[in-house]
Amino acid sequence: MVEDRKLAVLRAIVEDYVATEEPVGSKALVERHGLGVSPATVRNDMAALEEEGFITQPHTSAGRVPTDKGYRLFVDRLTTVKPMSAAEKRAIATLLDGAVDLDDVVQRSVRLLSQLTRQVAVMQYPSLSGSTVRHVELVSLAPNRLLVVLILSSGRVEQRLVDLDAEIGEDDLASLRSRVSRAAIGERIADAITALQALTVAPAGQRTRVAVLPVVTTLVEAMSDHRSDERVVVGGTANLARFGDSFDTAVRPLLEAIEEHVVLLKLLGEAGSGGAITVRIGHEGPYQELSATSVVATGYGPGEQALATLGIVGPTRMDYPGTMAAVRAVARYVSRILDEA
Amino acid sequence: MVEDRKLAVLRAIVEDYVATEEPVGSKALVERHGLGVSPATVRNDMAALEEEGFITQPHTSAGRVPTDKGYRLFVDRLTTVKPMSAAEKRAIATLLDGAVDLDDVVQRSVRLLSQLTRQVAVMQYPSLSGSTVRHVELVSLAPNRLLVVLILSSGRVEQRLVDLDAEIGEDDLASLRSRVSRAAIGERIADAITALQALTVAPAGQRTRVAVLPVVTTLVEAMSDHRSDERVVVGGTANLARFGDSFDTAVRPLLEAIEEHVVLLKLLGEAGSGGAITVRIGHEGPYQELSATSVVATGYGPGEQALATLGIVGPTRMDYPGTMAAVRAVARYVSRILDEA
DNA sequence: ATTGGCACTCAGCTGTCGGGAGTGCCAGTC
DNA sequence: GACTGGCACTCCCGACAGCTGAGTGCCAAT
Repeated sequence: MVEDRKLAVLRAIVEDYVATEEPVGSKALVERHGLGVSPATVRNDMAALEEEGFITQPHTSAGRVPTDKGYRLFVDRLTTVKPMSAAEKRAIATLLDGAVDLDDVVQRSVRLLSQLTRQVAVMQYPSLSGSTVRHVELVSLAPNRLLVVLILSSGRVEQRLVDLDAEIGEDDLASLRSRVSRAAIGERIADAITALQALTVAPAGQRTRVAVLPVVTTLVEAMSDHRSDERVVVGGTANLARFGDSFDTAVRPLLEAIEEHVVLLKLLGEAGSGGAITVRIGHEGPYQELSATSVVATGYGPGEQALATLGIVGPTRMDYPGTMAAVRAVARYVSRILDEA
Repeated sequence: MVEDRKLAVLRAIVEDYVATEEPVGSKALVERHGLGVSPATVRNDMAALEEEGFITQPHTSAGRVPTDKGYRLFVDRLTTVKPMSAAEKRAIATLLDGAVDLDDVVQRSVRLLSQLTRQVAVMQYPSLSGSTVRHVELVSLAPNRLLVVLILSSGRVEQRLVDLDAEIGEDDLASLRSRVSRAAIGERIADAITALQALTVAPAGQRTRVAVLPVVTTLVEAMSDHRSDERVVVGGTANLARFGDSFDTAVRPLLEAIEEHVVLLKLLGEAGSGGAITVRIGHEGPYQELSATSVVATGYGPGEQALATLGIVGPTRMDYPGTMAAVRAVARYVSRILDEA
């Protein structure tokens, strides 16, 4: 069938171009792939593909190069995400299992992802909003000074110091502690915030009153603190060195984006939940300056819910199937680890 | 005096080369600086300077370029660190004063430093080893599970979970808490470790025994944890884009170094204490691959002691006086903030 | 010690030219 | 109607040559 072959040609062009970095011509194409037709035939197909906007030639008498639209079609219809090899899976598992805390998990994941894909890896910290409160602790450091510790299901631990206007005794502290715990533990962040705020208006023992407001305020602040939501870790910038050729179009804007974590977050976009992998190719992304780069990302988090996003950023010319596989694999393992913790 | 003029010529060459990025010739030199002699004379001096190894020419019939040795002489003898302007000082102060916690201080400092110098800024977290223990807290999360919190004078807070083999009551916990506090609080890390370890051999109440060992082990681990010592924050990588020309000699190796925090730490080197600023030029550094880059660094920390190091990494061709001034200024303000906290 | 003059060197730009890869089109074949 | 071989055409790219200008080293004169 003609249509089928045209797609095969597109696939071949993408694969060859990704591998060689050079515009690929009709002759090389029939040689390297067993297309079973002559170069002339392929040329006709190529002309049609170009007509439809899937490929272009940088200049007359050069080979063809996929356009963003071409990559898009390739990713959507011509790609089966190839599973990772058993050895790779084992490597991922052992590396990530060695992590000691959340920070470490994130660090290792980013490093791993960047090594697997040989691209710049980006990972958002598990966001607060989707997770639940696992534990709240109030510790008296001094008669009028408390340490508030908040442990979330995402593994995140936040601690804040609270200065009180008056002193508070151990007994009152214990009572406050239990009331706060009862209100918040097990709840999702949003619900916990409402429940906690209710405490401030409910009638309270005279003695604990002095502590309720500041403690609740601090907790709510810690819970809704968007600074942690925005925390992003980047790794594998050294991989930028690999495409030193397209320095101005690819490397420079990416370097600038990496500095601005807000930009990175926007780039990662909304987490595709349920194992879906988002691929944004070139101009499809939100930033014009980054029209030479693609993003491959997916959501992750404990229990199938996508608490946050991780992925990679790289040139549009990249090995999409392999990259998608790596991103998916890492996201899965990280999610599993967060599950266990 | 002839020697004096030779030095003036060297200074002029360095300044011009830093400004223009181009080899500087005798004619341009006498024009741009009021040397009051003819180009021919300058040429003689240049020949002498080249003889002595302070400058070199990339090829015959090109202007001169300073060598590492030339920069060295320039930094050692021809530079007075120019103080920052009042406006700059104010900007630094206000920006850093807005920081809410240690993480934030570090983040802001790095960003600030990279903006001031337009180089890649590197900052080591205040190291544990020099600081003292401010507070230790043991929190019971479950009958056989503790949260250990360690607060250091550097502002750093470490928390660890400890699982016990048996349950421990509130009373026993309180007693353990006070014993641990007595041993550690106010001590420098090294001393605290010894004191804590003494607790494990001292006779202890039967009941607390089950908790002493794991708690002390965890604390000691947290204190001597080299991972935190090695924590390094990098900012301003976007500035690498500015020297896109020397991509292979400067940008690529630096990108690789930035990935390896251990390498960065070694690069920063020992903190020059007491306000001294360390300048490592090109090959003087520990890594051959980074022979095209210089490091300007200094120690910082509360109360004049150099707990950690901060500085910048950039091409050997950089504005040393300005950079040194910025590094010194930021280090001072950060130290002051740590003092207050 | 300094200077003006002069011959020399060489990077870098410009223009020219041939080779080669790749294309588009057309006429012929199955 | 789909495929193919042939052919003329386009245009990038590297090599080569010539020129220019900045910069140098050296020397004789002051």
